[in-house]
This record gives sequence, structure tokens and C-alpha cells, in this order.
Amino acid sequence: MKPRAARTQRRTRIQEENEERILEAALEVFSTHGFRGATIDQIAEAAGMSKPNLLYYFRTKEDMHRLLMDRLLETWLAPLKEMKPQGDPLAEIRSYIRRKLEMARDFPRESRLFANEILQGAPRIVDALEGPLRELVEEKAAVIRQWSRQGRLAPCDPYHLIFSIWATTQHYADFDVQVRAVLGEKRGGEGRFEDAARFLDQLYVSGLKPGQGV
Amino acid sequence: MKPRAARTQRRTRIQEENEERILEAALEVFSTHGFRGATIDQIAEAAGMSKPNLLYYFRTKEDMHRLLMDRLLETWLAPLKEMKPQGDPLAEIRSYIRRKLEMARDFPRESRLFANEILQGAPRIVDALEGPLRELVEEKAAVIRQWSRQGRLAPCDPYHLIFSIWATTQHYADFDVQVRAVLGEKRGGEGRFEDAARFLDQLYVSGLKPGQGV
DNA sequence: CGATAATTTGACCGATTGGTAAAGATTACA
DNA sequence: TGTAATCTTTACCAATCGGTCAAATTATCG
Repeated sequence: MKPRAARTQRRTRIQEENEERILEAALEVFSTHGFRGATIDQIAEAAGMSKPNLLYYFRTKEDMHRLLMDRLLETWLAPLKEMKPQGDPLAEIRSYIRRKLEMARDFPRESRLFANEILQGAPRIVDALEGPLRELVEEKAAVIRQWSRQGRLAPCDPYHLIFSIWATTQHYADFDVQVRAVLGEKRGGEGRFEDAARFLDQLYVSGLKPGQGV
Repeated sequence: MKPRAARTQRRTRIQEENEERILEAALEVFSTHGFRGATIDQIAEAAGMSKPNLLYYFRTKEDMHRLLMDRLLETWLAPLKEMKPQGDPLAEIRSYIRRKLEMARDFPRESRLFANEILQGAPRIVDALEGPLRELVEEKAAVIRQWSRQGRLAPCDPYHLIFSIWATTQHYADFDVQVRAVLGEKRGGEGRFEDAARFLDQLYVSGLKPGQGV
């Protein structure tokens, strides 16, 4: 009997293990080739099982991708959710940047999976973008605007502030090949994330200190 | 007789036109699906010609991609090349940002083509990254460091400064779908580029003014 | 015009794609 | 231990992939 959807909730040990192995492999393959560029054979091989066996757990390629995206979205929104209105504005933004940078360092494949999907027109998550994501950003934008109004943060466009934080941090995961090519071997080691953190700290703290700019 | 490579340089009008039409179509398709995700049939249809006809002008899918990437790289490096050591540091950086932002607005497909390639491991342009790109960045990083040493710019890591400029500007092309989803209809019109320019101006000018930060 | 080169087409190729059918092997559990 | 449910494999499918070929068509130019 097919395991997914046609079952009363019990999950076998084998089922649990294999689904996890498949998702791990799918993350690897999807994140480096995009949805269309990835093949089930590739994923099956990466998961160490035959293609029909894989398809016993996930009926289609889309099923795998959808589940990955669903899981990802929560993880993805979490750091922004943590930004608290009652905290110190600069400190809140700083630690948001740090969290995002840590995600770029520790979960580059997730970042690339997301980037691939957006880059290719987000056909499979456009709803999430226009729904939960947009609402969360709107909420946090209001918080940032409030901070500015209170004179605790330089006045600035909160949306583009958030975009710039996404861009600068995810860049280290999505464009990793380029970053390492440019930095070379001596500068491009693991220290690049600390260097990036230092630079971004400086940029944003100086750039957003109240009393700065328009 | 095959036109490419096996010819003594003469290029027919038809040849010129069709090659351009093909490259235009290839840019469209490659930039939205990546190399592996794109198919020759798709490109041929977008170019309004039959597949064998397309393959008469470009012998392989890789040939099209390679030519696009070669052309792109020059365009891509141009804005950074324009940054002059003898100019005013903040003004030079500002106009570099503006140029990059204009490229994101006017050539989003080129940006996405590049992003797709990097994201998927840059298998077809890794040489360019480690060669010309790296050298140019090294040169300009030296310029920036010099500016800082002269006290005309806040001391900062020049490499990560450049990365952050790439990231924040290209974001508006590569993640366009997301940007528009978050901004919604009223905020997401063409004005988003001007808003972005304003925000980035503020961020970088305040963040890099001499006497700021570490 | 005629002829030669350039262009376009339809028919086709083997390999790979996403996915299925059914039988065999293994596991869980009464 | 028996057996029913779960898991795995082999063999296969139609569709699509990148690309070829030869014949038909069109453009160029003396």
C-alpha cells in the first residue's frame, strides 16, 4: 500500500528514515539545478535508492519540491519574526542581520533552493509570497517605521531596508562560488562570514543611527 | 554550408538577423529556467523558427549559452571599471550603485542569467570569475582601501563593500517576483527603483562617511 | 536568366525524462 | 510462526531531450 496520503497516520521507522534521506537528497539536487534541471534519477542516486523505490515515497517530483518549500518557508521567516518592537532598534536589526548571515553560512542549500525558485518566477510558491511573507514584512515594516517616528532609528524606507538585509546576507549562500572566487584562497576561508558580519554591522549601524541621512 | 566557424567572415543579413533573434530568445529562456532547465525547442519557439533551423546557426545549446555569457561578462564588469580612483570616494560609490541599479532595472534578464549560472555552481564561467572578475575586484579593492587610508572614506572591508553593492542592486532583478509580491500593487510600481536608489544612497553615504564606524 | 551558395524544413535518431505495473523480498505483529 | 502489510526491484512505457540528415526551398550574384 502506498504510504503517503492513503494511510491512517502510522509511520514506520523505515518510512521515516527513507523520507528523510530522500528530502535530504532532493534538497541537494534541487538547490544546485533548480526544479526543471533536477532529475528524479539524480535524487534517487543521491539518496542511495532506486528510482521506483523513491517514487514509492513521493509520487511525483513536484511532491518532493512542494514539501521542501513548505518546510523551508517557516525556517525562512523565523529570523524576521524574532525582531521585537520593544527591543533596541539598532540591536534588533543587528541581530536580525546576524541570524540571517548564520543561516547563509549553515544552510546554504536551503538559501539556494529558495533563490532558484524565486529566480525562475516562483511558480510554486507565489501564493506564499503574496500571503504570509508579505503580511509578515508589512508587520515588521510598521515596527521599523514606528522606531523611526520615535527618533530611535534614522528615517528610512522599511521595505527596502529589509530587502537590503535579505540581499546582503543571502548573497553569501547564493553567490558563494563567486564570493570564493573573488576572495581567493587566503581571504576566502571560513573567516569570510566573520568579515562579512563585521562589515555589515558597520554599514547598517552607521547608516541607520538616528540623526543620519534623510 | 554551416555559417559559424566554417566561414571567411562574411555575414549575411539573414545570418545577422537570425543570430540576434536566437540570442534574444535564448536570453529569455535561459534566464528563467537556467541552462539545464531550458530546452532548445523552447528557444526555437521563442525565436519563431524550427529547431533544426536554430541549430543551423548554433550547433549546440552550449554554444548559445557560452556566447551569451561572454557578451554578458563585459557588460557586467563595465560599471565597476568606471569607478575612478581620482574621483570623490563617496560620489564614485554612489554612482556605481546607481549604475548597477539601472542595470537591474533595464537588463533584469541578463542579471538573472548570471545569477542562475552562479547559483548552479558557475560550471561554465568559473574561469572568468577566477580570472578577469577577480582581478578587476582586486584592483578596485585597492582603490577603496587607498581612499580609506587617506581618510576620505570610512575604513571598511573593500571586498565585502563590493559584494554588498552587487547583492543589494541585483536583488531587484533576481528577486523581482518577491519584491513585487511584498510591495504589492501600489508600492510595487516602477517607483520601486527610485525608492531603492534613495534608500541605498542613504545607507551607503551615511555608513561610509569618513569618521564613521570602526 | 542560370547556377551556386545559403537557408529552411520534415523526418528521424538514440538517450534521457517522469512515471507505472507487477512480482518479489522484507518487516511487523498477532 | 504464520501472514498480512510494507517495502524493493526488474522491466517497462510514452514523451521529451539534444542533435543529425538529406532533401527542398530561397537568396545572391555574374
